[in-house]
Amino acid sequence: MTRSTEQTIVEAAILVLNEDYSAPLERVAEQAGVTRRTLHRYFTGREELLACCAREMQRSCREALTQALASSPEPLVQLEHMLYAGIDCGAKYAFFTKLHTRPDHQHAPGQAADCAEYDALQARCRAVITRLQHDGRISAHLPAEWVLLLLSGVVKTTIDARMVGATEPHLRQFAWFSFSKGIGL
Amino acid sequence: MTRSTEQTIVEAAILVLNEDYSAPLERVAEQAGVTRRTLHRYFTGREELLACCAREMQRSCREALTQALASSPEPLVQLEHMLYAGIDCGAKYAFFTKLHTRPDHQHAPGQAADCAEYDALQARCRAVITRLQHDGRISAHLPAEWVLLLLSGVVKTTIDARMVGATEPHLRQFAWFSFSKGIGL
DNA sequence: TGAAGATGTCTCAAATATGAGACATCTTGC
DNA sequence: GCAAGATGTCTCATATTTGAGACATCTTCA
Repeated sequence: MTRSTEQTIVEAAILVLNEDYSAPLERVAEQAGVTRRTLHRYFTGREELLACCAREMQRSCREALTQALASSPEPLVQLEHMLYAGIDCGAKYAFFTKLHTRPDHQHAPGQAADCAEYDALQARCRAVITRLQHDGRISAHLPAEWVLLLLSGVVKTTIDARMVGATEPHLRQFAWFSFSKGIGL
Repeated sequence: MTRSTEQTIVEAAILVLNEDYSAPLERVAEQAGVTRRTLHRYFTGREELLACCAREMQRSCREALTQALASSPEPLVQLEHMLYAGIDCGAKYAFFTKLHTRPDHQHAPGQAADCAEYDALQARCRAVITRLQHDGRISAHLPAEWVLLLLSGVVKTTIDARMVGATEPHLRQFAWFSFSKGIGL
């Protein structure tokens, strides 16, 4: 199962490097339940590992978001599912947005496409929000930027709550309650 | 101005290490506008620097929270000022809570007191929340834990928004709007 | 069973991070 | 202008991290 080990390492890397970006790769291998030597067999170095993480996060977030948007023509339902999509992606979502909002985020050659897709995903989210605002369903005095950031914030809060040990089915309800009310629904 | 340089380094360390916990100290020195050599004159190593950061974050958060609670006998006003206190502390608040909620957070000798104070501050916040819930001012179906986490989350969101470049006076209004509605006010 | 593929162990060289000594230089208050 | 204190520069030794070769072991499937 070559594919599985590589995938395990990438998942581990996303978890660890999201918490501690410069953590030694030993820590990633540990989290993956693998030797550092094995990690290096799959990834030449941190750069390559990070690139694979970026691709995986992008793939996962794109898929989850696409499903959320396809779940209903009703933007309010779409918004709710967007929130759940972020929660389900967990660290992948958190790390993905973190990487693309860092102040030192430089567009290295080959990463430009990634950034373009990030922007595209962001745009699709914004469209849902502005439409709701236009229809007067949610508060229009909040900038769409703030609503997007709040969405991320509530997702991260939900992840935190899960780590502290909160019961799962209620978490989504709390998250949607707080987010929807928080944007003036 | 011996005091000032030390303080500058600590502030820089809080900013940098909050973003990237294992970042090389060179990065901290850079942020402080100082040489690595100078940093090492004030702090023997990462441990000591982190301990000073912890003390500074604790001091700053304690002071801000205390002022917030003293601002009014009305718990709703206290809550609003608690939010603003977190926003004003910025990275100090974010890093402070991060350090004390990490899963690998072990109580080294000498840090037990810090954790006790963190718990004490947390308890004071929780008291305000439970009182509001008891009085039926905010939604009682949300656990106080969730409300506390949401408070942190909105503070972090506000910090993110500020970094992206949002206009300051509105930010607080957005933050309080989203947080207060989000807890069912 | 046994050959192929995957992983662990041991080892090592290179790169990077850390901590500090020695001394020059740069403020600052007198 | 100068003495004291603070900081920068250059340098070095040590520690940690990184990347990979060589080989043993372990799994698995025909």
